Amino acid sequence: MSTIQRLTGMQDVLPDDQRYWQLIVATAVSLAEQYGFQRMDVPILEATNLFVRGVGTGSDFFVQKEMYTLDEGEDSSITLRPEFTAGLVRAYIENGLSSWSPPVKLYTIGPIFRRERPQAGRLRQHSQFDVEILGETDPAADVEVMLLAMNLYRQLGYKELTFQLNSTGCPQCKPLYVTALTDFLAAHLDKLAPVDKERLQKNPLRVLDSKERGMDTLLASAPHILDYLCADCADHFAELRGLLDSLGESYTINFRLVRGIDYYTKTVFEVWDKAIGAQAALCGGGRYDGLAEAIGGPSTPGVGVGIGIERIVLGLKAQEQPAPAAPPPLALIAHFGSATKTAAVQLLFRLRATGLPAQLAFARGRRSLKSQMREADKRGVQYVVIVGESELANGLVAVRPLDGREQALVALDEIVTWLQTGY
RNA sequence: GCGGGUAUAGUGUAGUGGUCAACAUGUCUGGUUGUGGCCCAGAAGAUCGUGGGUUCAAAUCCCACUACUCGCCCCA
Repeated sequence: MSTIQRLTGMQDVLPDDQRYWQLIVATAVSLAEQYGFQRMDVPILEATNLFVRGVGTGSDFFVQKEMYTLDEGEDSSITLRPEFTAGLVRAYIENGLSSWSPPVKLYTIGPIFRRERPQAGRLRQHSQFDVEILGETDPAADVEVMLLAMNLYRQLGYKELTFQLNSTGCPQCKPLYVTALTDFLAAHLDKLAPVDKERLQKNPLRVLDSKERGMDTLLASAPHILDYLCADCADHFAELRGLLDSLGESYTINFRLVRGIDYYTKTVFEVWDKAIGAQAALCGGGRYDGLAEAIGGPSTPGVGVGIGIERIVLGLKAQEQPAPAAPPPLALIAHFGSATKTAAVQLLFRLRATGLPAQLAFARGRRSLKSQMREADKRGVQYVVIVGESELANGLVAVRPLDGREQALVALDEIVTWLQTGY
């Protein structure tokens, strides 16, 4: 019989890696709370229509059929969330958070599902730390979200990251740019690869993303979106840049930065780490002032970022940053099988009740003390509490420190304070 | 969806036609009667991914499948 194994693109996070995860999540949560964000969790499953209307059928999630969608009869199609923002905005509307005094600052952490071909840094299930500010158009809100991401990376020890910034305009000005870009590309149709010709038809902005040969030189002379922004978008972008400059934050204006989700307006950005392989994007985000309306709610501006946790783990490993070690248990209780087991187990829970991290050396039958001592060494404990028959008869246990100090006989009544103080 | 690579004990590897498949590490047990780390000794653990083919003989050659992995596309 063949053994059942992990599904393609799925990952088990083993105890060693959990150390990284705990560090990342703890850092992210404390930063978010410090910045005034509140946690809100939303379901992993949502109505498919949420993503149809929110993320848009022009997105790769739909075009490349990347979503895990389950059809449950005629009226019911449900989808494993491929991103966080749509669900959070849905919950914001549904629970009436739009009546809260804006801005509403939310964060969440959880799994995201996309049916792609897995490779280094790309999984079909990955986790994101996601941050959103709803109800606010101020570019300072954009800055908050960006710096939360950047400062998270900094606190985790990252030094060299590239911060890519662009504006994608709004429904007023974006179409003008799309027309200009289309005209430009149409004039150079002979230089376009088949893939890009197809993109030109479906979603001209996508051509900017092209990695086809020769496109770099051609696109260098293509029209820039920043020249086509309407007054509002241009002001917003200028103010955003001014704020970033005033904070001494460096960033690269990348007019070819296009995001795969339809809802973005104005600000778009990504942070890249070249050390983790081909999948360099550590996080991506932007402004989505039309999303709430698109999914049937009141017009609500918003800005947010999705931060990939697995890629941070990859980055920390690439930088050879060791994961913080788990604190070892203070004491291991050794005993000699059934004769002393009851006393050993009672002692175990008495120690735990006082908050001491104690472990029991399991022993069916009479397990040698040597092997229990070896176990203690492997677990890295400071003390071995030896529950022996003769001592027990006198209400005593032996406590052996593993750092070379001498072994002591301690009364059962005093063992807690002994372990707490070390004598 | 399209390409490349890989598949041998828990883990990491060696082994390119020929006795009971090797090494490291990990695990377990011992090294005098109830005391760790180092060291020493021993043990357990692999139908060599699956199925087929070639051959007297296959982990080794061929084919298919599957899985994993890396890359393209795109993204976190």
